[in-house]
Amino acid sequence: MFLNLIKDAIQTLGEYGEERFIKESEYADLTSTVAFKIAKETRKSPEDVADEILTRITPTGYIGKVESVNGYINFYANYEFLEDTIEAILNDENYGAIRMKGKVLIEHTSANPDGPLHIGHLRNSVIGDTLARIFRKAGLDVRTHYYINDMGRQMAITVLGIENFGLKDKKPDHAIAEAYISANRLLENNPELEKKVEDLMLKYENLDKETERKFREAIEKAMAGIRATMERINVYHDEFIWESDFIRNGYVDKILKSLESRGLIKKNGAWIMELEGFEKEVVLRRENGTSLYVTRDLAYHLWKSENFDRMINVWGADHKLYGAQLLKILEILGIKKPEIVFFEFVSLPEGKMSTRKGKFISADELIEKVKEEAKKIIASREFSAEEVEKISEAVAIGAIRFDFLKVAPEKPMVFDMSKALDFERQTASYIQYTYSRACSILRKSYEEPEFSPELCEKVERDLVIMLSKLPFYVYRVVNEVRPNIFAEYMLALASKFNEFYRDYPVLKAEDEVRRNRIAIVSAVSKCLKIGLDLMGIPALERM
RNA sequence: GGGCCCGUGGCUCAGCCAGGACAGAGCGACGGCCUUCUAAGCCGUAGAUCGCGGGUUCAAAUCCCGCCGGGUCCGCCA
Repeated sequence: MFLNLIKDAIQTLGEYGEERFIKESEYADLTSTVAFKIAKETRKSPEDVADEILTRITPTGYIGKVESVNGYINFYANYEFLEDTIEAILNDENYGAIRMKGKVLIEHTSANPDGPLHIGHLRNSVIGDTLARIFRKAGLDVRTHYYINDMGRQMAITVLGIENFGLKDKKPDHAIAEAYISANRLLENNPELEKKVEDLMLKYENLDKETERKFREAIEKAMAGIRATMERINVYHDEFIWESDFIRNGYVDKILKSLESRGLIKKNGAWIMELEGFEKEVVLRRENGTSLYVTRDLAYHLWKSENFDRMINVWGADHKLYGAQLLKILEILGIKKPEIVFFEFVSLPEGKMSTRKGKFISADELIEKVKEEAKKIIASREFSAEEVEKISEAVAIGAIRFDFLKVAPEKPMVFDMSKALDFERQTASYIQYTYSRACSILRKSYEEPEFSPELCEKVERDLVIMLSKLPFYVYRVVNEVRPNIFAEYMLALASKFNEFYRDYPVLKAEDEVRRNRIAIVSAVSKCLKIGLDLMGIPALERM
């Protein structure tokens, strides 16, 4: 809806209707700063230019009023816009959707299967999964991938660990982590075992059956645990792609063949590439003839590019250099490049996390702790044991997802358990609670909603305008690939509703005012629900 | 050493890419609001040289240059 308002503002401005000058504003529904630019060119004051422009334009479409203030040209939506917004929300099951087309591949999480997901991986999962949800809402044909690094040194070490220490009887990913950590310690004290690790890696790349079986077993175990954790926080993947698949399916060979004709250097059988703008050269094939991570990743991206219009990778910022090299090589090979969303590290107050050293907070542990805390808060309320369980789980999942989602990806985060356990404002529970409040009103009303824009108070009008922005924010996330702006929007919406809730009684209002407010509450509750879904956060009708 | 990212009230963050209306929230502090739709809420007060120094501009938290502090990367590892 809001997108239409923008369109109409541009239309209204006619020759001055450049989209880049149209902005959201706290003073109006929309504003244009075009007068400032023209003022600069014509050496007049922005106020005069804006006044001048105002005399030449007539509001069209949803634009009801245009004003010139301090050089800004402010737009206000008319009643029809408010009416159509509420109608769209109440009648369209898929409100928020915009009709975008295309096939999009989103690869995220892709943690090494050498242990459980920790809170750093969670940031990746939440960003990736939320992007997937919002991209789908935008109408795009989305597939999500988890790329399993099954050929790494860490897998060989894990297998070594299982052979030496077996697996404990606990959640499989945690059992795998223990074997992996023990094996690392073993390796530190017995460097001669290094050869064994190399041997395992070589055998695996050469598709040795027995080695494959061992790797596969370890990986399946780790992945079963990882998948259980992801499922619990509503993170889903359409496919799990194994790195080694690209050796078997010939894509690695394709890449190597394609590279041959493009200025590679060969030294003793090793294939090396010098990239302009990069200090170090990149090796794509070892002297012993085996491939490297980057070779297989190139193969994976070749495959992606053949099947998708847009590719998005959610990667930790430690992969930035690697990512730049990968993009450069893809460019040289003439292969369509992915967009990479880098997110900065989540560290602990005592420093960097490390699966290898067993220094991490697992996602499972975090979920349990947050859930216990949520239970304490609802202990005083009248809920059945079953409801307590359901509500605390939903609140915990929401709190965790939202905590990671709301922070811009490029911000480094230092994880603070006491803050994670705090359910004050600016959290998912605030939005969940707001939704429950709206539901509570609707449960007690038996009247048909009937929206009347002329009866709206300022807060009510503001609310409707905010609701109209839901599809706009879907659009923005798809374009900017920044899911945190959506979290911000939802918080603002919830806040506005709570303001309304305090000052404007619904059930006690008279006739058409009541019906009008019921319409607004219905629309708000629906949008909150849609928004929570898009963030993968459970919506609770009671809490 | 070089590349990249971050640095906004006591704390956590938004705003920066596409420069413009008094730098916005939340936590914490202080003071109010439940015989009224769920107080996990709402309202108010105090609190900011937007890391520092230059520059561009009518206008800079936002763009450019230099510096400082923190993080991260720089393997024939993945």
